[in-house]
Formats: sequence, C-alpha cells, structure tokens
Amino acid sequence: MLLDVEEPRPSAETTSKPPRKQQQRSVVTQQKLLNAAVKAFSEGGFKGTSTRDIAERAGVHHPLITYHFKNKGQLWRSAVSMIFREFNIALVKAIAEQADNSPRNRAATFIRTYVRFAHAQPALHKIILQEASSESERLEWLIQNHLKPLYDQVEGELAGLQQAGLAPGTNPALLFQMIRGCAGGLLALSLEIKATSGIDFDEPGALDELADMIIEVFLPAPSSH
Amino acid sequence: MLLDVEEPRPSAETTSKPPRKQQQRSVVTQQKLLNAAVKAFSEGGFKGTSTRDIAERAGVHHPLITYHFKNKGQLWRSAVSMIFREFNIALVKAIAEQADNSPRNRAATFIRTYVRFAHAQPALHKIILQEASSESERLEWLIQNHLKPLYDQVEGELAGLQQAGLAPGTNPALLFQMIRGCAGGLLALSLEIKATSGIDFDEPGALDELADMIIEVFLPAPSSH
DNA sequence: GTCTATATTATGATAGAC
DNA sequence: GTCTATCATAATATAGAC
Repeated sequence: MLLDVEEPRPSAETTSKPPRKQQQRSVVTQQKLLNAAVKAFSEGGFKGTSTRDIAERAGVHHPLITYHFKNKGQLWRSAVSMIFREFNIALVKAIAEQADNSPRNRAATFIRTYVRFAHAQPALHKIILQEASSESERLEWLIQNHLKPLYDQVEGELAGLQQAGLAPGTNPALLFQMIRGCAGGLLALSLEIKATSGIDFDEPGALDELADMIIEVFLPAPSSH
Repeated sequence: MLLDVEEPRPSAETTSKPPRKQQQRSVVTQQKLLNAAVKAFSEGGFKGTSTRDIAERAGVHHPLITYHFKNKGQLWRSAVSMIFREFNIALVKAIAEQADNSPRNRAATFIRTYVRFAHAQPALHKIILQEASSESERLEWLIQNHLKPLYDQVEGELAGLQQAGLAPGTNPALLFQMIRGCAGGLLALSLEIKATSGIDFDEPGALDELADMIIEVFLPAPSSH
C-alpha cells in the first residue's frame, strides 16, 4: 500500500483492524529511498534529479518509487519533511539541555545547533537554496509547512534581544535572515568555500570558529566566559 | 560560424581579413540566448534547465543554440562569464567613483555595490548556489575562472581592516564569506524571505537598510556621518 | 543565417508477471 | 512486496533543405 509520510495512517492500537506486517517490512525500502532522495535533490534540485538516479543511489528498482510514494513530487515532500523533522528534534533537544535559559543563551544555542546540524545535514539548506530560486508549488509548500513556522518561532526571541540592546539593528526579520545566511548558507557552500578561501568545515574546530564568530558579530553581549 | 564568448576573435581592425557582416547580425541572437540562459539556469540549475526552454524564452528556434554555442555547457559558461563581467565592471566603476578611498570606505563601497548588483542581477548568486551543491566540472570552472580571482582580490583588503581593528574576528576568509552570504546570499533568497518574514527588497530603502546593517555589523568603525 | 526533420537517449509513470 | 517490460514524452544534438 502507499504510505504517505505526511499523514501516517492511524496506528494499529487505534484501529479495530489487525496490523499489516507487510507494511513494516517496506519501511526499510522507504527509508533507503528517502535518504537517497534527500541527497540527490539537494545536489541537483527537483527538476535536475531523476527518479532513476534516486532509485540507483538507494539500490532499489525505480518502479518502487511510484509504489511507495505515488510520484516524484510526493517523494520530494516526504524527504524534505524528514530532514526538517530531524532538525526540529535536534533544536528542541539542545534548548532543553542548556543550563542557562536566558534569552541570549537561547539564541546562542540556536546558532550553535543550526551550525552543527547544517554541517551534518547540508541538505537542509541546499534544498531551500535550490527551490527558492524561482516560484513553484514546491516553494510555497516549503514555506507554509516548514520555513514560516520556524521563522515565527524565532522572531519574537530576536525582537526581545534587540530591545534589550543585545543584538544590532532594528529589523528582527533582517537579523534572523543574516544569521541564517551566515550559518546554514555558508555550510551549504562548503565545497566552494574550501576551494576559494581554504576554509574546511570538516576540520575540527572550524565549526566552532564559525559559530563563535556569528555569535560575536550578531550577539555582541557581555563576555560569557 | 561559432562564436566563443570566452575568447572573442580579433576585431576587424587587427586582422588583414575583411570583417564578416553576417557575424555582426548574429550578435543579436546570441545576446537574446545569453539573457534567457542566465535567467533559466539561475532558476532551474544546469541539469534542471533544458535548451528548449532557453530557446523559447529567447524567442529563437532551439537548434540555434548548437549553432551559436556548440552545446549546452558552452552556453552555460558564456552566460556565467557575461554576468561576472558585468559585476566586475560595476565594481570597478563604484570604487573609482568614490570620494574617500580609505580601506574602510573601499570595503563599504564593495558591500553596497554587491548588494545593489545582487538585487539587479540575482542570477549572479543563484547560479553559484545551484552549482556549489555538488562537485562538477562546472563548479571547478566557476571557481577557477571567477570565484577565486574575486576572492583573492578582496582577501588582502579584509585582512588589513582586521589588523587595524576595523573588522571583527581573526579569520579574513570567514569574514569575507559571511559578508557575501549576508549580501548576495540573502538577495538570492528574496522570494522565500518575502514570504516568511515580510521583507521586500523591491521596496525603496530596503536595499540600503540591508547594506547599512551589513556595514554596521561587520565594519563597526567610527561613525562616518 | 534560419528552418524542418530526425536520430538517440533519458525520463516519469504504468501494466502485469511472479 | 518485488521485478521485467513497456509506453509516452521530453531531452540533447545533428543532418540537411532553403
């Protein structure tokens, strides 16, 4: 059966029907396809990526994409939702684990988490870059389901920081976008940046250097060490 | 005949042969194709853009692409070289026209010029974003022919600013990339940024607000007004 | 310099055997 | 749930008429 990752069917506990064991086996195939799709779409964009390429990367026959995800567009949505879900989990976890829960420290934690995640999963930002280049149904879907909720979540925090004199500028929206561009945006360009300016974000310490500099520049608060 | 935009043949004045009038007429077609290619490639990436689409946008029959540019890859290179040439012209002009030629003012002029150009010609940065997502011959060519020369040109300036205490951080490469990400990177995402955070870079003053904030954040020097 | 026609391959999606 | 075979379309590129 077709499994829609966006709206999973009710679990066996909540239905009177017995669970279908065949679905559980297919989860492996779906995961392989999703991982391959994330990588392929982030590299080639939606139009520039063929379903055959995704199937090859996953080590799966290409008609299985239609079987599990109905079509190319649904596979793309499922793949995008997966990486945003992982990012949100990482973010919630990092915020929960921090000792000092002051506004400035929450912002610093957000930046460090964003930088680390964008390095571990550069597809998060690469896919945004690929899709934001022109109007499309996919871009609208991406904004409405993932980017706008994330922005709304952070905006209030930044405005508070600015009013407290802990962040520069007067436009919190602009401040957020600049931080995002310096964190995720730079990590998405790491291939080019390594070649032009010699910065290798894979080297130990490079990620922390970037995060520290972003914090130094955008949150020039009293020293915390 | 096939005209290579990268290495134009010598002008009629420098050769003993008479000028070919047919070539002069074909320049119009080539220019239409180049303009269409810049737009199409910046929106869909290389793989995601078809030569038929480019020909349609240019209002030209698609076999003419092969005729004028040999193949899709050569058309891409010619289009990219065109926008970088325009950018370099704008940059040289802006630096030459400024009154105060101090290092800090040169940097500020660079930022303002970059922001304005990235808004007028978002393809400059969009094409970089599209290509930097994965390794390819095109990315290597882009780095070697355009990105590395531009970086080398700016690096020394920034290191000087940092040593004079006029710019934050210790890594001039990182500083350059962050400025680039905040300027060109944000303008390339203007569709998404408008939808998520309401910033419209087409509105009067929005570009100056961005440039001012970049200068405020990255060049926190004595006030110049 | 411009056009039509076409060769060849790649792509998204489906049908039906197992 | 998995596979082979296949269809219809779109892609890059070329050949050759005008």
